[in-house]
Amino acid sequence: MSDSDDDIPLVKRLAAPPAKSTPKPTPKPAAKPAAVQLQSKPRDNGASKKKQETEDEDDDEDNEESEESASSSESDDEGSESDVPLSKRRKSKSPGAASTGAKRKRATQQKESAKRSRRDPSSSKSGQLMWKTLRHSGVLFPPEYEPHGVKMLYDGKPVNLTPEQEEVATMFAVMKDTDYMKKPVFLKNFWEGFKEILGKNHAIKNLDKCDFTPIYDWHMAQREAKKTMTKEEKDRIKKEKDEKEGKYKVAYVDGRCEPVGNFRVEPPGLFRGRGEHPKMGKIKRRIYPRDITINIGEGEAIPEHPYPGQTWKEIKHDHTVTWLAYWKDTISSKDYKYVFLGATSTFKADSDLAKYEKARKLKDLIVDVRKNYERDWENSDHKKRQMGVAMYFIDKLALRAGHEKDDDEADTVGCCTLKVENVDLEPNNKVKFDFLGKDSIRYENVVEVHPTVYKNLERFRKIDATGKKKKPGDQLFETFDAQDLNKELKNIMDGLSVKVFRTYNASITLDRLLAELEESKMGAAAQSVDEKKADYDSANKEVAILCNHQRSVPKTHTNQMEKIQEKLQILNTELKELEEELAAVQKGKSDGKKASVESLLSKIEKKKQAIFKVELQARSKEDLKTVALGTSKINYMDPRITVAWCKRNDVPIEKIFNKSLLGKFNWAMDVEPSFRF
DNA sequence: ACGAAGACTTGTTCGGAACCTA
DNA sequence: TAGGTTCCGAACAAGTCTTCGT
Repeated sequence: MSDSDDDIPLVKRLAAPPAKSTPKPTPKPAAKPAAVQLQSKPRDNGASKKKQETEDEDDDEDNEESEESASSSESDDEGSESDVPLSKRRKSKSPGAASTGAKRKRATQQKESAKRSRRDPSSSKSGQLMWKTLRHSGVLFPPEYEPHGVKMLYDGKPVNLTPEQEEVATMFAVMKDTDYMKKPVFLKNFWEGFKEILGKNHAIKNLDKCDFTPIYDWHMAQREAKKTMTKEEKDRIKKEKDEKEGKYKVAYVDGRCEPVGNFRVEPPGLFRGRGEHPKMGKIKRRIYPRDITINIGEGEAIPEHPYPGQTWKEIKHDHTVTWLAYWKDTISSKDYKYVFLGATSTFKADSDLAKYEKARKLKDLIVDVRKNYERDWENSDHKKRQMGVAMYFIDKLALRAGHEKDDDEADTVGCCTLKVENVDLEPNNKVKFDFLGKDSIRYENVVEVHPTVYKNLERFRKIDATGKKKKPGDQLFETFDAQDLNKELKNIMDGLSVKVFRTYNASITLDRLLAELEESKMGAAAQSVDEKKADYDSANKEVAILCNHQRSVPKTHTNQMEKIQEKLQILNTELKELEEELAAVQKGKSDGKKASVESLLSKIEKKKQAIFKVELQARSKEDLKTVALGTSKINYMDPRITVAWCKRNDVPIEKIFNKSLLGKFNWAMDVEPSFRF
């Protein structure tokens, strides 16, 4: 096995960002082989250079603001330590003295994890303690429902509703112009819930005869009214809100002041599932203190709540977890809603770093990993062969693991749950994937695979391990599931799981593309910062495509494109006019109007540049209309790659990371410019 | 061994603020 | 200065993966 040709990395699917779940038989031009993809080298065995920088990259005295987000307004409780916060935790580094060669690398890694040690979720399986002291104010409840008294119509006539009934009717009414209104499942689920709230003998017997427009109109009017508020009013309201919320925004962990992520209890509403979710339209009922479990340090004040007579469901003092509160989801009894600390918190930063370090560890093993699964393609054991092929997809295409799902969830798949019908074979070892993945986002891709994989797939699609014939809806890989696969991965590397491959592939791709870009621009004319940013974005885009991060086409897209075209048209005619004018002046060799010629020329030049710019804008807008760059930036691309690149290329990091990203990635800011993933 | 519980990450969308531009 | 974009953060749904209980 292991023909060299298949450590060719990840296909780049430059072409073809597909539409969302709209099934459509696009005969997309297959993968665009494009220039890029050769060099399978820099990525693999990075054994060469790499980290000597780990040294400081890790002793980040990170931490961030949070101070100001802390309610400066209120002295949140005497808390003496409110001023202790931010500052170095994590004592100094271990003494340098790295040994030599491979050994040294090892050592560095260990040092890292040692430093991270406690309070790092991912390296802290099971009973690890995450905190010593924990203090916070609990959660903020949404306001109680205030009846508006607007009557909906039934059979053309106004009906009286109790506040509870009206509340639910209003939830529905305000969704008037969403697509949910066209979905039978949504309507059915809503009606069932509504019916129940109405009670047996209610005049309303049938959703079809309901007319919610009066409520809808009222709602829209409210919205308008809000818009026309004066500045002062708005400011006042905002101030009041901030005051009320201030104390919930921070928590104190081991004395440190840390931001809380989502301290608000979710308000009641209609469940908006993605894709064809069987539960869409169900009523998500109001959550009360009696539903909520609080996790807080022993001896700390128990958070208050505005419901006299009620108590929290439970008060816990669990030091092994990072959540502050949770409640059971009312839509799906097996789901939980948690209140966690924010993205800039120590908990999150630590685990973020750990995530990327794990992916880098995989990088050092990837050659062997590939050899292994390639070998498995020819294993006599059917299961081994299937696993080998699955691993190939996960590695090459960055697919998600794909766990089993219940019938009461949207029918989506990942690698391990692919069905026969999701994978079509085409000539020349081409495989066409077409399935709905997470969030029911469609994954559509045609990839050339290794011939052995192709052969295996032919069989996996036809018959199962026992030789029984398969149907289109059957599992492609019937011999194992995501858990089995992860178990296998544990044998290769501690903590390795399927998702690490996605992180690894995204990061290594960014790293490689940026390096290639830099190389290709060597000696070329200096680029402006904007041009460099465009380069970065193009690399970002490839990663996003690899991970299939899509977004729906903005509603105004077509409109805007038209506008741009118009603009372009105008610019072009203006250019033409200028050129004609120039020609005329030149021909008429008019009265020594030299100056005029010159100024015309410069005008023409300017016009051309303007046109170029608009064209570029148009192209990139069209290009990115279905690609979401943000997700990979936030979750997959090691920020140290970006920071180092910025340093090397004199691009201010603020050009690439917005404020919240800067906060989130504070831990990566002082990486060496030479950092490579 | 296996399914359910539990906890944490990843993902898209939405609404408001900031920013442009005519 | 209104009106439209773009940018961002909040919201919350939907994944992943480990642990727990039987």
